[in-house]
Amino acid sequence: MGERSRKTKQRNALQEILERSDRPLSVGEILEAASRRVDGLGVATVYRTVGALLETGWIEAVEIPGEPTRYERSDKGHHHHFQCEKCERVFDVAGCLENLRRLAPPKFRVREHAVTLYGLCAACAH
Amino acid sequence: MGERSRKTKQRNALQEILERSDRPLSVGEILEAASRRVDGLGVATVYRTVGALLETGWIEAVEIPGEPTRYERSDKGHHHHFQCEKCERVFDVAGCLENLRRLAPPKFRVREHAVTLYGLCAACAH
DNA sequence: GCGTATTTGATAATAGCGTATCATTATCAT
DNA sequence: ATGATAATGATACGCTATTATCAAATACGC
Repeated sequence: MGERSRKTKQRNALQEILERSDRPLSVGEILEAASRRVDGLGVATVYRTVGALLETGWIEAVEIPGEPTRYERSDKGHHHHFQCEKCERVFDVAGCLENLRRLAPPKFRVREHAVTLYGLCAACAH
Repeated sequence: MGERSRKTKQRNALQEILERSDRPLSVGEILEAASRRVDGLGVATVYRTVGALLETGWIEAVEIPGEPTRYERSDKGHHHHFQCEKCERVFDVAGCLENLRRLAPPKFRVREHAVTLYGLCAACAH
């Protein structure tokens, strides 16, 4: 009856890929990378595993308008993102101007903020 | 044969609502507001008109992850947005920390940026 | 190695937003 | 006023990202 979680090669692969990536990955990217290690890997498994890892807080969602959600390890501290307009990959950008919250109108209570830069990544800038 | 554009009450209404709003509006919000002036107004008309106004550059799209696109007059100058986590409305926030682009890694070419603040608006902060 | 509960993968189903279709209505030059 | 034609509104359709389903495969305590 127990509902114990099992160790599988697909979970290992997904976890390792997320652990090692230095940028947030979409389900598609994760699937592609992991398929090279686990043959016949299905999307459903990626969604399921990502969902589980989200729940434990081991990864976090990175949302960009009009784009599929990306996921990255949640031990990276406060930072923001950059999306390349050519290759569409999303990168981390370190740091943040903390006085952003001051932009809000008076009486507004700011809880968090998101900054996304757009342009060309080092590789695509050519 | 000409393809001349005609003046209709629904277009007038939509245009006036967008003109007068001090915050970006979604198609749903526009429809709701305009329905009070034009009886039986349909969604298709809102989408069509918004599309046309976008093309002329009279309005611009405001995108927030996981949210339907909002639209606002494009004569407002550079600014950013705030979304209330309770009422879900989106507001403009004036100003911007221009050195945001400096956050990007070296070799990255930044073309534009988006800042979104989240929290409670004045009305909802209670 | 066995047995069973968990996991997987193919695919059907859903959800939300936006576009296409088309018969009806309304605008506007004449 | 009239007629050609653009605009409207109801609704069917499409697209993408994600979730549900379920039979087959796998993990793992014994």
